[in-house]
Order: sequence, then C-alpha cells, then structure tokens
Amino acid sequence: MTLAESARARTRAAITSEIVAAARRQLDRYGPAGLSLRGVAREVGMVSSAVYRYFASRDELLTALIVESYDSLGAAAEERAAATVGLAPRRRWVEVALSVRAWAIAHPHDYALLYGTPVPGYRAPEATVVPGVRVSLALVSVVADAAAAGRLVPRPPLALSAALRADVAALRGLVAGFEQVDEATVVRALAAWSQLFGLVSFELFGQTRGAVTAHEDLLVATAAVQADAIGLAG
Amino acid sequence: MTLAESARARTRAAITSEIVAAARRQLDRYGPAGLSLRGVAREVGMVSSAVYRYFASRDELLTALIVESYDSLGAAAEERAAATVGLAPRRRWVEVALSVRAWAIAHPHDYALLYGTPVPGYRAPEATVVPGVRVSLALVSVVADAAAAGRLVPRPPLALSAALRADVAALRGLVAGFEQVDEATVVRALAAWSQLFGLVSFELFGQTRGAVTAHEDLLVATAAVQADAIGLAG
DNA sequence: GTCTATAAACCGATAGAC
DNA sequence: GTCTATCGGTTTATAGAC
Repeated sequence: MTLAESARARTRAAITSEIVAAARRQLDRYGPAGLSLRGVAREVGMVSSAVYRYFASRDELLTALIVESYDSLGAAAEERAAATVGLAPRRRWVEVALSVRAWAIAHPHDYALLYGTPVPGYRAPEATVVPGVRVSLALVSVVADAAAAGRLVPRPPLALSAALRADVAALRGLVAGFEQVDEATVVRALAAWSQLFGLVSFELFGQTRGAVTAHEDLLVATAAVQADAIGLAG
Repeated sequence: MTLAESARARTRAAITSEIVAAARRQLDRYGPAGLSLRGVAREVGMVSSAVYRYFASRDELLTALIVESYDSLGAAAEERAAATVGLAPRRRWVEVALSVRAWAIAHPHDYALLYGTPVPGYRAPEATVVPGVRVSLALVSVVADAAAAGRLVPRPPLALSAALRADVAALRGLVAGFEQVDEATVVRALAAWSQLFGLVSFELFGQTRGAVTAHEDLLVATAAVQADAIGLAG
C-alpha cells in the first residue's frame, strides 16, 4: 500500500464511521423502521447516491449498526461481570441482568433493532453471530465461574428429550467452563436467559403497562428467582 | 332502526369485516411494517379513499387487527386451559404454554404485531387492554385453580421491595382467585409469564438460531421449571 | 467520489363529482 | 358510499456528467 493509498483508506474509514454514526443518530430518533439510507445521507450532508460508495445497500448499513449495537451491549454486560468478580454468584447474576436492562433503557431503539421484530426482508449475515453471543456468554460466565469455584448448589435433574439433550451437549462444547455444568443447569440457564430478555422486552415494548410500575425491582426479584433455580450460591 | 337501515348496517358490517380480513392477509404476507391502507384497499378491490368510510385512519384499522389477534390468542389459551381442567396443575401450565407457542407459530406476524417492536407512531388505545390480558388470565387461572384445589405447594418467600409489593397487591385485586395466593407466587408467575413470551419471541425472531433446534422440547422443559418454581403440583 | 437528475415505486390523506 | 384525481411526501436504486 502506497502512502497515497493509505491516506485514501484513512479518509474512507473516517467517512464510513461518520455514516454509521449518523445512522445511529437516526436510529435513536426514529427507530429501526425509520432508518433510511437517504435520511442518513441527509444527516451526514451527502447526497443519497454518494452513500452507495460506502455501503452497497441499506442492509449492509443495517448490519454495521447491528454489529455495533451487539458489541455495545456485550461490552456492558462483560464489564459488569468483570466488575463483580468477587461477589456471590447469585448477586453477580442479578448485576449482569441489571446491566442488560440498563443498556436497553439507555438504547431502546438499538434494543428493538436487536431483539424486536426482525426488519422485513433483512437476513442477518453470519458476521452478526459472534457479537450477538457476547452478552449471552457474559451471563453464562457467571454460571461457569460459580461452577469452577464450587459455588453452584446442586439442583434436581430435569426430564429432557433426546433432541434437547443434543442441543445442550452442543452448547456445552461451545462455552468454556461449561463442560463441568450438568444438563439441567444449562437448561435452567437458557430459561433464565430468555426470561431476562422477555422481561426487558415487555417493559420496553409496553406490555406490562398498567400492571407493573416497579420494573427494576421486578427484574431484580425475578433474576434472583432464576439464580436460585440455577443454583447460584448467594 | 328501520328495515332499510338495518340492511345497510348489515352490508356495512360485511364490508368492514371483509376489509379486516384483507388486512389480515396482508399482515400475514408482509408483516406489521408492510401493512398499508392502500394495500388493503387493493386487495379488497376498493380504491384507497373508499376504505376511509370504514376506518378513519390506518391506526384504527391496526387497532381492529390487534384486538382480533389478542382475542384469537386468548381464546386458544383459554381453550387449552379449559380442556385440561382435570389434569395436574403442573401439566396444565405446560399445556397452556404450549398453546401460546402453537398459536404464535401458526400466526407469526400476528404475534409480531402483538409482542414485537411497537409500530412507530401507533399508540394502543384503551380498547386493546381487555383482549390483551385474556392470555395472561388463562395462564394465571391455572395457578388460581391450583390454589383453590390445595394443589399449590408452598414455596419460600421472596425479598420484595415496597414498590413491587404494591404492584403485586394491585394485581391480586384484579384477578379472581388470586387473593389467596401469596406475594412471592405472584412474582414467580410474572417471571414465568415473561419467560414464556421471551422464549417464544426468541424462537420466532430467530434469536436462538444456531443454538437451539428442539424448540418445543425446550419450551416444555422451561415451562416445567417455572411450574415447579411457582409450586404447581405435578 | 461526488454531484444532478431520474426511474419507479410506495405511502396517508383529502377534495369533489356522481 | 364509491369514484377520479391529486397533494405532498416518502423510499431504494441507478445513469451519467464532472
């Protein structure tokens, strides 16, 4: 790469990230459905056709945003997991759950982009998978750490189908420190994981409106229930 | 009402339901974001302006669809609850949970309309509340029935904040047969409720793609975990 | 790489003739 | 109550001059 080429590459990268930043601002203002390539172009002071030099399609821009959002959420959860490394496993689980909720509330449209109705016609490419599991791994690391420290209280086994046991076996192979955790605990962790996102989605999408006001307290209480079910020592 | 008036009212009702049916077909094909008043008009063979004689706005049409979908889901859950009235409470809970998943899979776009990202700019009117809670009441009726039959195993209390206890108290007042159920059980039922919808959303929105294949088995297993947490006798 | 201009769609909503 | 016609906006995407 010549000097001129690298200079060009730098300005290209700068403009690219400026476009993504503008797209993020538009997302934050209008939500996933309101995100348009033209709107982004307006915001960044370009004409719409110029943006096509940086992103071949709206979907490509969307993918960049999704990856960035997953990374932001994943980093938030990882940080909370790291910051609570000495605490009781049960407490850590609640803390990481709270960090997910806090991130969702701070970035509601990003959350909707990741966990809401899929954008019609958009098919998430493979590149979104790794960032997407960061938050799950942060949650799961709390369980794995507890297991390694002998602070995972044994819980009764569950009746699992053969197909489900195969899924669980695959998951155990994927996650470091999960080989030692028994099948029922993995299933309970899956239940806790979906419970957390179910509750956050209910809150953000207004499903509990009229029935629940103490959202954070409810999350703390239910996360604690899940932690107990998993067997995380308090 | 004269005979002519009632005849007119009948054709009006017929056309209205034809419009709703066309809207439903469009919803099923293109999802909530792709639902447009113009498209509905095309489908039903009217011109767009004619539809405004039946629905004052797109939001009004949307509300009709939402109410219909809530009622459809609620009826499915109620039917399953009624059909399993003699079975063990734990089994009933799993069955009603399965009926929710089955409905969601049969009507994925309807599910997205109800539980996915809110349609931008749409504010759900009060009329959607009653149909919306039918499915929740069906789930909760299993717990209430178990309590009435003395088949609710006592579970340890939970530490709850004052604000959350106030929410729980209000909920207990709202649901018939819930007065006898203790606070912790209500919270665990809330957790189970959000868990169910979290898992169904994950499945439908593709969040578990690559990690889970035995979706139904996972739902059965996690619903059973929740039933045990609530204390529903098996 | 950025621009103008344009194609070919789409949308909600309304005015006014019949 | 249905129609035509229209307003005033939106979108993705491309062609071609500079």
